[in-house]
Amino acid sequence: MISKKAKYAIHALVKLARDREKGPILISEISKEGHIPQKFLEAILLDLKRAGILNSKKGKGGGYYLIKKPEEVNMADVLRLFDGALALLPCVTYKYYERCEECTDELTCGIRRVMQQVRDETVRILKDSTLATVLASEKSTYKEQ
Amino acid sequence: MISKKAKYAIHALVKLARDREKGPILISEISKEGHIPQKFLEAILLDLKRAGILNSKKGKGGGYYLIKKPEEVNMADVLRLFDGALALLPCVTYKYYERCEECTDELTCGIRRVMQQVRDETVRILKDSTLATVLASEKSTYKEQ
DNA sequence: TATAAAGTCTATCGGATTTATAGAGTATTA
DNA sequence: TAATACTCTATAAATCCGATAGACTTTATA
Repeated sequence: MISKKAKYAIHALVKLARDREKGPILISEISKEGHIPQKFLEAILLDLKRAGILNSKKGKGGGYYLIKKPEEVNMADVLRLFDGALALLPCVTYKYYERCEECTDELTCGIRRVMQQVRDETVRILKDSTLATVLASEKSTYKEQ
Repeated sequence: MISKKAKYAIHALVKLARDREKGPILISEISKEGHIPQKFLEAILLDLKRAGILNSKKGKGGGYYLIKKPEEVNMADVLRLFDGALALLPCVTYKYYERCEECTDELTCGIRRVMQQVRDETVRILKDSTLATVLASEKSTYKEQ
């Protein structure tokens, strides 16, 4: 399961992508529409700003807006930003790699191989799915489930 | 990431499958070999016993042993037993289903669709991978990575 | 039948993480 | 220059995780 933080982040991003023609969007609006606690959301948006995905404008008429193209923001990056590694085991990540004490030989470890597969597929799907594809898929109501 | 509990469980199961001809295996042996805290491991093995995967024998010459066939114990079931749902969001699980407040229409929610895909692939891989396949893959040293 | 071996059960613990809130402070712009 | 809106720091409650302690029960076998 992903954290609420990550989930809120994705929902906020999708909204910002959807409304990106409208100029800066108020935190309070995102918060209300998405039922996301406002103060919590503030911290999340700041993180996304630091990550170079959003920017904000202060003062009257201010708010947050997307600075990356929707097709450039993929789910893998967002999830990693908030929840760290996507893999199920530390020994199949590169950024958070850690050897497993329990396993004698990593090269032949059967458990690791399975988890490696899961990670590869997960990353593939999440990389392919961007704000653009998510928005597009919202529009087509009848979908191959 | 999966919990240590789940990771320990899998390692213990793989060992029990590997040594299943030797009769009951001592908790202390599994603990030592896998560098798993013994008391913690006891609780894990009890859970696996309650789940009908292992059985135990008390007294001298006792220990734990597999009662399911290695090809019947798959990773999806084990992970679910210890960590709950495999999905990344509550709205794409059936056993732990929970509606997302943030989303207006679940049927058209683009985020949900992505997470659904990830879940389907993850479950597919984990279901296909059993103690038997893990053991088999350990034996073949040179592997398509 | 005593006793040692081995699993079972209950309780508890500290620490980390997660989720969330409060409030003061700062920058911006109409 | 006031209203608006973002930023920062602190904190707190709740939950979860990993681990340990210790008393208890069952069983094999000498």
